[in-house]
Amino acid sequence: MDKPVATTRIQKRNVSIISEAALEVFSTYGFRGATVDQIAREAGLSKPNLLYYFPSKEAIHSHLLTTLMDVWLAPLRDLDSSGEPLEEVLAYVRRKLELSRQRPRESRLFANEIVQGAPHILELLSTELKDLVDEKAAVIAGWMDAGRLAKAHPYHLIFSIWSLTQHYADFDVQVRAVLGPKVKDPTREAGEYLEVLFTRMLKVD
Amino acid sequence: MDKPVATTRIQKRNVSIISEAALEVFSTYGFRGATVDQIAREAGLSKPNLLYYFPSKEAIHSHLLTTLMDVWLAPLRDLDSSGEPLEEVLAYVRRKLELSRQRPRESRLFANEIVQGAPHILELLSTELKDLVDEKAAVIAGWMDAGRLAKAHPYHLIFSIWSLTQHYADFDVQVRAVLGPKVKDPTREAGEYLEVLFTRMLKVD
DNA sequence: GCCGCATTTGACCAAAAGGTCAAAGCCACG
DNA sequence: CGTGGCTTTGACCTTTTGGTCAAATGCGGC
Repeated sequence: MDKPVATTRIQKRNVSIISEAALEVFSTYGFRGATVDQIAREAGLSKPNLLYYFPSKEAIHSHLLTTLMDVWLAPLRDLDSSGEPLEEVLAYVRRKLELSRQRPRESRLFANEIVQGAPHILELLSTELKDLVDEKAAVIAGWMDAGRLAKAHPYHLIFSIWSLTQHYADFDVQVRAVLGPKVKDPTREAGEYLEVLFTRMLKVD
Repeated sequence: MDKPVATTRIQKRNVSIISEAALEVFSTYGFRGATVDQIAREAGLSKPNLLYYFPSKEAIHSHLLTTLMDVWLAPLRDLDSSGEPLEEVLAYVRRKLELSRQRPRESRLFANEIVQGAPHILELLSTELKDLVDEKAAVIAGWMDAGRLAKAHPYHLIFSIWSLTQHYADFDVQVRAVLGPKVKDPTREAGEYLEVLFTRMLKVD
């Protein structure tokens, strides 16, 4: 389960190559559906070589999940309690949607994990994630109480931002199938739509 | 790939038992992560017995997916073009959320499938699903053009309804982890929140 | 209560999968 | 340029998995 402490140059390079390959494979097939051979092939290494750097399939997966949790949570961390409320929330939405566009594999990695009951990160969810959300939900509630943002359930507001933005990464094939081949960049349209949605939802008239 | 034509009483019963067990297992572990033994155990049948009713693991999965697609799409089908616009959309949201609460396994079955690129139902998505959405999006666009609903991108409006309602089934563990154990029924809160959200989004002042 | 068809199953098979190991190759440093 | 540790790998092992099969069992209609 332990992530290898990469010391030498070669170690750093290979751990990074493996992580990249594993992200590709895990995000596409889920933990159980991914195979070590597949990851090794994707990484251009032999299987025993890969297992020289990580003790097991679980270890790679777990390493990815914990490493990427920060990337995943960064947009919310950056929500600034001293900023202008509506603009802060909209900026959060934009950052999150941008992340969905630029790092859809990370989004799907977590989606796969959570849909299947989050067996490997349940702990993280109810500690690190919960703490962060508690904090930011309080900030948002404060804004609402001060009349600077229309009232709404702060936790569900955050859920709705996750849900709406990640949808475009996690369910990309469905979105594209429905929109048809003419729409080249669904997230552009999505950006406009979400801007409108959260403005109408939160603006105090 | 063919679903068995259940004729006798026993056949009907067993096909139904197997479908139920398969739904349980596939929705929890995804297609690749589920095993035939697991489904057989869940169904209380021996593996060869199970494979007497369905020719392969793929066949069970495919049978489930196509059978449940109708349940899945029913709420949208029921959107009535002759109804009162805002109330119709809100009723759709309610039906969809209710489905998430009552049939979360179906939601996760599709979530697993689509997150992983929808390898088994890509065809269905760009025909049956697309056709239905095209039709209903046109209805909604009509309402907006007539000034009976605030303007917004109709397709993305539908995506947002899917995304927000299914979130409570697909990411249930995350929602519960963040809300903490005191919240017994997240979808109740969610219902109130979504009512507010779509009202503010769509109401013409 | 017997026949024929539907149903069920234990035993089995081949392929895939996670992981191990000893030996070989390679690289940096004295 | 030789040695010691880091890196790589072919061969192998065990378990799991999807699927098969022949034989046994059960059931409904006559």
